[in-house]
Amino acid sequence: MNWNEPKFDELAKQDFLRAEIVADLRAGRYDGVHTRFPPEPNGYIHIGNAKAIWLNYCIARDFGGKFNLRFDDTNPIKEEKEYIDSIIRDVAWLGADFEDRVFYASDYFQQMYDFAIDLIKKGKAYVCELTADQISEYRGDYNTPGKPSPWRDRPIEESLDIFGRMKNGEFPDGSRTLRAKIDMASSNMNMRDPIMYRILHASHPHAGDKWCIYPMYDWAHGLEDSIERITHSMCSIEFENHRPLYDWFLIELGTYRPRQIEFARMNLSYTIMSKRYLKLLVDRGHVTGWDDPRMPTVSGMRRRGYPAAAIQDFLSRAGIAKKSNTIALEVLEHCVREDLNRNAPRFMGVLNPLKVVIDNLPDDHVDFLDAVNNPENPEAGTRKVPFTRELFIERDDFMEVPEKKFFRLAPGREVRLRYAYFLTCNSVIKDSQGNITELRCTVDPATRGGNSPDGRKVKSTMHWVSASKSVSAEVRNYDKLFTVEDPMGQEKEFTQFLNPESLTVLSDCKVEPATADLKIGDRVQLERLGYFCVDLDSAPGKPVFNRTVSLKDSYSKIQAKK
RNA sequence: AGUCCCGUGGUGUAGUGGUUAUCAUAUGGGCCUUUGGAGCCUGUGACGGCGGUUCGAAUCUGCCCGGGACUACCA
Repeated sequence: MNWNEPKFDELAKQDFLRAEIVADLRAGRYDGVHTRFPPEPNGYIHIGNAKAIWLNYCIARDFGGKFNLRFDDTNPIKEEKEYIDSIIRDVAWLGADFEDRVFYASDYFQQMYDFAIDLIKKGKAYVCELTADQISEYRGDYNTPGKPSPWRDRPIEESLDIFGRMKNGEFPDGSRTLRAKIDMASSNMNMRDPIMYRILHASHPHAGDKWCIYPMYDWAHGLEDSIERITHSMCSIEFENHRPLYDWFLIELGTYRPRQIEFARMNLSYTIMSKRYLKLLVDRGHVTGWDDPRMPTVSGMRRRGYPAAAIQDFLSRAGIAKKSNTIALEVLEHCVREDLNRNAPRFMGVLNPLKVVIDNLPDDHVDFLDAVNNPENPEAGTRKVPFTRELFIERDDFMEVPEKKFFRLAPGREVRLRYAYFLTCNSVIKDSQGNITELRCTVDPATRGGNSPDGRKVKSTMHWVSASKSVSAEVRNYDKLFTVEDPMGQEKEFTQFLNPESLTVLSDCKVEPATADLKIGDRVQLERLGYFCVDLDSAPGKPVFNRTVSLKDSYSKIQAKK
């Protein structure tokens, strides 16, 4: 590959990561680009992880390189098969193509073990018998240098022997560790004789019961990248201070050395981006699971109805930099709306039905009207929508005493029923409590299809559904998971800011019959309401729709200002 | 408190010595409309501060201020 081609100048301009990579390639430090996403299978991946995935994948793709999915599965206590499966599924769904390259750090445990032996033989690692508390105490703090472990200078043969016996399961958990012998006075805490192995008699979700010593992340991570011949190891900034340690290990071992470059992780407003706390929401039942449509997880967003392409677009717009950032949720929603506006077929559905009786139509009247499936895409064609004497309209679309700027139906007012007729409300029927139960209306037969031959205009077009020829549905309206932009940056605990209105279930909604053909996961627009996705809880004849995102609504904005 | 990293409209970004400082989103106004959607036009809005170098600084430099990361046998 000729890295001097102009197209690489263009890539270098995209962001500082690509700029560094182009520089490396042109300097001959690497022959190509091979990246990776290294999740720990201790939870489902979220939109913050998705950024790392997308960036690593796109960079590899842009440079004609490869992208690996590799599980950083070095702590069996927190890891589960369910998480492994979900991550593989979610990364693939996102569109980051790892082909057949799914790897496991646990498959490298033997190589790592052998490397550790090398280090002990070189006098660069030793078995330490301090307790966890003692190790912490000996480490010192930011202002105080640490002091050496009494085991630091034990004979190499002794360390070799004990390390082997650690591996053979001769010692209890926590009784011994293998430590690198580096510098207890380093200003970088990571260099104060970091632990390489701990004893853990635990079954591993991928490696089974083969091991009872497990490598620490700092020891394993750089080796994994090295073993896979990763060229550029892009990670978030908290690993900046770990880079000298990874380099130290690789230099001491004399093995292949990838280049690590750090970028800032992404935060999203009105949610949290921590697997640990997302797990807490799941465990405490604040949400229904990792794939709850309110969760910022990839699984949650998929179930919510966010298209992968919209998420990719969002991730690309978020940019790459080193300063801590919180991107507005509105940007994500904008990307989702933009995609769905182009691609989602339209239907009519009524969330809060209000009965309308058309007095100038016979009881058995049925008329099939033509409706456009997607005004943004003529190729989507048209469909027939049944029109009958009794209809449902949206309760919010009627006001007995209309306020200023309310253009919809009111007594004596004429509006258009989408794709149907001009409709005039003549009277309001109420029950004994004074609740409106029904509207008596008439239709102008000359306006069939929605236009008046006399050129008469109406201020509003409303959606509707036939009372007898509609399908009952459940609609789950979702809103922000939290009430504040930064739930973690508050005085009180973050769960105090969970939005009690993040989910509203409407069980008596009516949707037009053409929705019967929809399958789980299908995304549609219910006209004037928003975009919806058919949930997996749907049953035959009883669909469940998740509201993906509402349509932008300038009327509600006017109202909100009051 | 120590080490490291980072400061451009509300938010996220572009910019690498000379531009009316980019784009997106959000937001105000208008047009259009058989979705109060979409689309179109348009307005408001930023270089953290103070010095230095230079004819000229968002860009180089010094100090200050502000923000973030780091003291797990977690990753």
